This record gives sequence, structure tokens and C-alpha cells, in this order.
Amino acid sequence: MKPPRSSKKDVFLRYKLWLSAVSGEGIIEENQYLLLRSIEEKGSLKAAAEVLGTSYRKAWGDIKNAEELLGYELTEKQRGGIDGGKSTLTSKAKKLLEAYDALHKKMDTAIEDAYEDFKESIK
Amino acid sequence: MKPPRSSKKDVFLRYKLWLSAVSGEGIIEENQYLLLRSIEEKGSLKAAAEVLGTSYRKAWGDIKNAEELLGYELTEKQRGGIDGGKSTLTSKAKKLLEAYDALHKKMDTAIEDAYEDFKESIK
DNA sequence: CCGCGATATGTAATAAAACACATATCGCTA
DNA sequence: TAGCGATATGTGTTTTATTACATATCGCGG
Repeated sequence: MKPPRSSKKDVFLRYKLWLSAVSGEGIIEENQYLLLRSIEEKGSLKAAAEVLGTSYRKAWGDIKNAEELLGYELTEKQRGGIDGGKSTLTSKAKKLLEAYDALHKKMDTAIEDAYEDFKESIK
Repeated sequence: MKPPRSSKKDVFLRYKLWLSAVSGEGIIEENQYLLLRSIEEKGSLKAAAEVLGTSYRKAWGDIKNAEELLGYELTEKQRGGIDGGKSTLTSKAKKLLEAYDALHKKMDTAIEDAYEDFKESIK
């Protein structure tokens, strides 16, 4: 297998989408989205963090940060009790996830549409 | 001036767009774009870095990295000579900037279009 | 042929972000 | 009421990214 005649390498377009507060800080991006979805599924922050392979400490901090910047709660927390505690999504969080989903789909479409033109124009 | 009744803060959508190599590493994003534009204008990497308020060392490293990942030169470098040296854009770099511009405009439009829907759906 | 100013590049110092670890609190259940 | 498991949070440690500093090379012009 010989190397390609041209030394040009394949190039891809990537983008990252996030919600930010006026300060410019991030609130919700891919990781937080996945974390919230995972909480929704598992019913606990601890289990959700494990699924994503991240630490409870970080997951907790991310949620706290997002809630503070948004100004409202994303999760309903419960300490103690039969299973030690749990976390569930608030209705606002669910709405947010749906909206994020829809937005991401639109952006995906936009970038797909633009990708061919892009590749053509850098030839 | 009293605080708003609601504790909700304004939220904005932000995105970052970049070219990446297969490895997933970034090549060109906003900073590199601005750096290249600045080189185009100033005719030197040193002057361009100063304009952007960054160090020559970092600017040089960024360009080098991008060129290695792309597999072709973005700048024509000249050491020594009447003015000590200079850097100018290759035609490929110019094409890349144009393509990046066009892409960014399309994405801006897409996100603008989606923004109102987004805000509405998280109410 | 020396000095100027820009490119070229290694390495040390610093700052910022992530992660690891420790500890406290809560409410059910045995 | 002691213990279990999850939430809650401070703090030290490590990793990573950025900046700073130092030095070399190049080619023209005086």
C-alpha cells in the first residue's frame, strides 16, 4: 500500500454548540446534555456520572453551575430515603433538552449542506 | 431599579466552528482565522501576533500546527532581507479563508433562524 | 562583515482546568 | 439508633495549556 501522491490530508468540519450566560460562560453543551439525559434515564446523578465515565464531583459541579447561570433548577434532588437519594429532571430541564435536540438537528443539517460547497471551494 | 420578578437570566446560543484532522485535533478556528487575516493585512507574523495581542511564539506554533495537519503550507515565509523577513498567505490559505467565511455566514444564518424557535420552546 | 529585524525553535515558568480525596448531611430501614 | 447509599461541598493534587525567556538563523544594506 503506497502513500497517496498528494500530501493533503482529509479535513472535517466540526462545531460545538452551547448555551451561554451574558458573561460568556458556558452553561449547557454536549456533556451536560448527555448528563441530563442520563439522569433522566437513571434517576440518579451518581449512576448518570458512572454511565458517562466521569466523576460524581464533576457531574455535580456542572449541574450546579448550569443551574446558577440559568437561574432555575434543572434537577429535583432528594437526599436520604429508601435508596439513599435520587435526582430527576424538572419540566424546564426536559423542555431545554428537547429544544437543544431540535437546534442541534437544524445545525447538523446546515453544516451538512455547507460541507460539500466548502470542500469544493478549497480545492 | 428593582430586580426582575423572575430569577431567569438571559441565555444566548453560541457555537464554535473548526476544521479538524482525522485525529480530531483542531486546525483552524476563530483565532487562526483572525491570525491569517492579520498576516494577510500586515505581511508579517510578528506584526499579526501583536495586533491580536498574542505572543509570536504561540502564533508561530499555531500556524505550524495547522500546516502540518493540513499537509500544505498556509504561509510563504521569508527570513532576512530588507525588512528582516516577512510572511504572506499562499493561494490555498486565501481560498481557505474565503471558504471559512462563507461557511460561517451560513451557520450564522442557521442559528439566527433557530434562535427564536428555541427561546419560544424553553419558555 | 556587522548589525538590524523578522522568522525559527527549545525550554523554563506560570496559570488554568480537571481530577482525586476527604468529609458532612440526609432519611429510610433493620 | 446505627448503617447504607446518594446528595453536597471543600481542598489538595495532577495534568494541560499558555506565556515568558533565551538563542539561533537568515539576508540585505551600510
